Amino acid sequence: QRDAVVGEGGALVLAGAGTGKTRVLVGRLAWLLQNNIAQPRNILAVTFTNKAAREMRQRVEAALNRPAGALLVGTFHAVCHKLLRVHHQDAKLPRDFQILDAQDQLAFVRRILRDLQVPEELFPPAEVRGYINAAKEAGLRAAAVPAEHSRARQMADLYAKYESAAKKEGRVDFAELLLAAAELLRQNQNLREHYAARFRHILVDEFQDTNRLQYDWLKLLDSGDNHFFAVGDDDQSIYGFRGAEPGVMKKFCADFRAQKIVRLERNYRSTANILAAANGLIAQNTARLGKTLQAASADDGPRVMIVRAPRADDEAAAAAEIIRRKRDAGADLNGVAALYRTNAQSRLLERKLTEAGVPYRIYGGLRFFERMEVKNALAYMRLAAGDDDDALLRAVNALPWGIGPRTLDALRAKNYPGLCAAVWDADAPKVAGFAALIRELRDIREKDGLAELARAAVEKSGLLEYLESRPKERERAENLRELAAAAAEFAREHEEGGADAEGALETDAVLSFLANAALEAGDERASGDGSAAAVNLMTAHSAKGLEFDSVFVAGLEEGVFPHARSLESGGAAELEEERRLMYVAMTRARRELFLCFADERQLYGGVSRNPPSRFLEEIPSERLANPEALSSPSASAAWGGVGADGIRHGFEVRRERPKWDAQLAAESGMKKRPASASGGGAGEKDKIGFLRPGRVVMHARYGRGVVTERTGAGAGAEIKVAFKTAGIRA
DNA sequence: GGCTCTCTCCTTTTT
DNA sequence: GGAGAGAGCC
Repeated sequence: QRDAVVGEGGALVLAGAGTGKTRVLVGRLAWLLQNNIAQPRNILAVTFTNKAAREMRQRVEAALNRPAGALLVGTFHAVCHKLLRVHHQDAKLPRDFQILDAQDQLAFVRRILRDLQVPEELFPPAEVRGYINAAKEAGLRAAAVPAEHSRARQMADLYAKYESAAKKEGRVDFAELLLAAAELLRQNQNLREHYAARFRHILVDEFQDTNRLQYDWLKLLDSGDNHFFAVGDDDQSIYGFRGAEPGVMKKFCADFRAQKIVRLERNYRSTANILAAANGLIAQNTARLGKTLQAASADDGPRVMIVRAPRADDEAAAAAEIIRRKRDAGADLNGVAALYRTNAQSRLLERKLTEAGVPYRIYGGLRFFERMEVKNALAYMRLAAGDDDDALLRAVNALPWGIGPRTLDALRAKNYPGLCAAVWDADAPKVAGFAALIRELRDIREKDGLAELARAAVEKSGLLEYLESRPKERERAENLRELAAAAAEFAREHEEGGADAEGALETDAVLSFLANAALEAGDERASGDGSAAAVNLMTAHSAKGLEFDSVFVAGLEEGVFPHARSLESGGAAELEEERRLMYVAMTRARRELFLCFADERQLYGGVSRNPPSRFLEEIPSERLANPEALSSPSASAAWGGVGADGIRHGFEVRRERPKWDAQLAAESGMKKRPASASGGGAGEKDKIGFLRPGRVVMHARYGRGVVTERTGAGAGAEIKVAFKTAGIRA
């Protein structure tokens, strides 16, 4: 750690899980400042999440024992946003440009498709949005996008239309923040030189998650003699699916003149058994820089425990029961986590934890500013801030104004430059009533400012009253009050804080608040009681960066974890990402790790029997407390072992396990079942309809396999099956 | 115009 | 199995 922190030049720090990555970054910042190597305004520290940015600033200030003032710490997006606000003219953006969050962007795409009369079945809005984002994240404008075949050309065309509409209406989506900021620097030599000279030290956290656009943006800040300091772990790169480029770690040293590579391999978190298990697993990946974690602690700790159950609900019950016993033995539930591959898996765990009387909290729901009622109220605020057709549509739909599709079509037919313009001019009483409210909100915004506007958007709009009149909507009503309170708090801070590093750059509290709502959607909403002791339930992705005394990883079956999608292509890249995800999950554990799976589970509404995850077999068996559980498929309920608490856990799952043969027979019976099916064609259809992804099938030659994909329907349908020995077969 | 019923589709997620 | 979207009914 010390080696990484000290030294003026650039560096790449390969920081394994639990090796003190944040400590190094904070140490580095403090070292630069304490030794007067750099002034706060000469440092830029970039993170991927707001939480990480907040934490870093706090810890630096704690280390320095004074405020860090002009030190710029923020997410890529927040920093780019700031840049664009300050230089909105050079960036050719209106002063009051609006940020679209993922939801807003989708609505915007939908509206554009509608206006162009492009049928959504042919061009699903989500796909169009994904295409646009992927292009932007690769740094490409519509004109530069490759379009060899006709669909690609059509997509590029939609992208171009989206681009011009967004420009015209002053909309900036998340990727656009980065792309526009990169273009701003690229096209303004002076600005580029100014910032490259100003930021003598640029630090980047979670470097392995950097996408092409972010990488290019960083490169634009290279003055030729400033210092780049990147921290990351290629083994924890789990965001390839959203554009993170795996190769960036390798390219960094050459591209950013880094003089040294520091490997942090001493792990201060987990016991030796857990680390050896995780090391063994990740060693199966080929594309890595190479790194082996070593335990700092002398204690091997308990071995990794396998929990095998006949069915998924038994698996969940076993985990719940073990956790219950831990709690009864005095363990702190906050130190326990159950991790899974997909959100849907939480349901069973929730049910069984409830039955066992164990409190839990779930991470990963909608965040505060993403909730429907909050977005609705924000729409009224956006309308108060200026014409905004998407906000208008949302506001009108949020309450029974009596303004539906027909009225809207009539308004559109009037050929005003936008819906808003048509609304202000309309004399139909219902529309005029709505327009009057918006005028009133605009008035309040002018005269009374953010806090009052938010209150009016919640109360005068009728939103609060509407929700309060419905007993089921009490929580939503509460959220609206919370929104008004949050706006009041924001207004207060805005007034006090005022100028930031760039001087008074955003004088308008309302615009600032709206931008903030999009950029920082609020803390990840943990359901349930926030303060009381509770087990933590989340996806393996969400768990990155966290640690727990005891970790359960659930659903370790082929097709679940690794996910069937990653097995489809047969390509190694997706599977390696799944393996890294498993590695992340395992390395969250400090002392105890339980790896759970079931022989049978309900998947997509049908029964699936999937073999144990290959990842289990890739763990060195001497690190497992009960490796025999893997090889004995008929074991009734094999798990056991001594917990870190020294208590021998024993838990029997008593259930008659359905026989493999009987199961197959039942399934083949289903194939013939539909009485209405007459003739080969219909029979074929029924058969293939039954072969859904996740399903285990038997093949005469290749043996057992898992259906990974189905295309088409009826007699022409095809399936792909992943076989253990024969690979993927169509 | 608003509510209820049926059909479809199924990772992961930060900004 | 269950959420979200679109169609159909009052």
